[in-house]
Amino acid sequence: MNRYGDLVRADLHDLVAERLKVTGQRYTAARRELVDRLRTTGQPVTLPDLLSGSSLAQSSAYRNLALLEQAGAVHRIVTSADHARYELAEDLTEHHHHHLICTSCGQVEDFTVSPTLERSLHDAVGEVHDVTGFTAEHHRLDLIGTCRSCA
Amino acid sequence: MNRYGDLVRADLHDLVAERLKVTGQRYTAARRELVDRLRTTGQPVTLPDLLSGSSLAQSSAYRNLALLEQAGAVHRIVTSADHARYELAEDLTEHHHHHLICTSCGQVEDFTVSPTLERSLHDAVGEVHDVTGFTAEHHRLDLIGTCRSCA
DNA sequence: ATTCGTGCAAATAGTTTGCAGCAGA
DNA sequence: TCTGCTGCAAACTATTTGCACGAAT
Repeated sequence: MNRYGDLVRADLHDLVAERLKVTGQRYTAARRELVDRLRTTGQPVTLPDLLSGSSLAQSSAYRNLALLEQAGAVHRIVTSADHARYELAEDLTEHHHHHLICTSCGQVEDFTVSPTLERSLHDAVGEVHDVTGFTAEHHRLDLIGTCRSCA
Repeated sequence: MNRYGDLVRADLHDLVAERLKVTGQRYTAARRELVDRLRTTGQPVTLPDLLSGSSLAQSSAYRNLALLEQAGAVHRIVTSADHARYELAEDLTEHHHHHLICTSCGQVEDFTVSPTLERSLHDAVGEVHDVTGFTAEHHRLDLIGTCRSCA
């Protein structure tokens, strides 16, 4: 059972369908497949990885992932590696997390920090707005380094 | 006076020259110009911005910035915007900071957080290694949202 | 019927690279 | 002089887009 195993299949699809509806999009079989694959993987994946063994066209995948991102169902992670990576939006997995980015192999792994630190981060976001006028929608904490396999 | 005004010109160049030497590279006029422009700007800039009004070839700029990054003198920031952005390595500016990334105009602005929060972040980095085997070289805290001008 | 999604192939664009001449140590 | 930097033009490649056909409502 993967890390998102506590999320019932039907619930996830319902949530995604709902969000797509808001942006005026259909929840097609291809999009369902992408969401299923993202859920099964449970970690940020590149598009080639996501499509391996699938008959979905690359262009459709890019288009659908972009739509899903606009609908707030998918999150796109850009690193200095060749490909961007995609994962389910964290409010769909009920799992707020951050990323460990390996500079050697490009892998991106999820991790969480203590509620206390998370709270401090949240507070910091508030302060920034007062000082700089910048309105933060969300924060991103990445650790850059070397993963266990590459060490 | 820009934010790095407390860094004497000669000092900066000496530091960069030293780091390039370690990686077996020369500190040429073109590279000096790039470093000067980065220091003057004081904020992460795209390559076109960095080169505006300069006669340096784009390819040379890309090459030199890559070398400077390998030497640890320059930091490259990748966002979902069209261009990557470059800034001086923070240990050259003696100014540890994070980024406010505007999703509307792509601008990247520097900001700092309280020493307490910074300390907590640092501690978290240590814990991650114990738990996941991931060796973090540094952390990155970005706030994603809308800047004052785009609000 | 009509709107929207899909696959294919072609275009786009930031970045990288090959190569020939030039400059610095 | 010899290594390596530079500019130019060409190559690369992840991603985007145009278009014609098929699917869903």
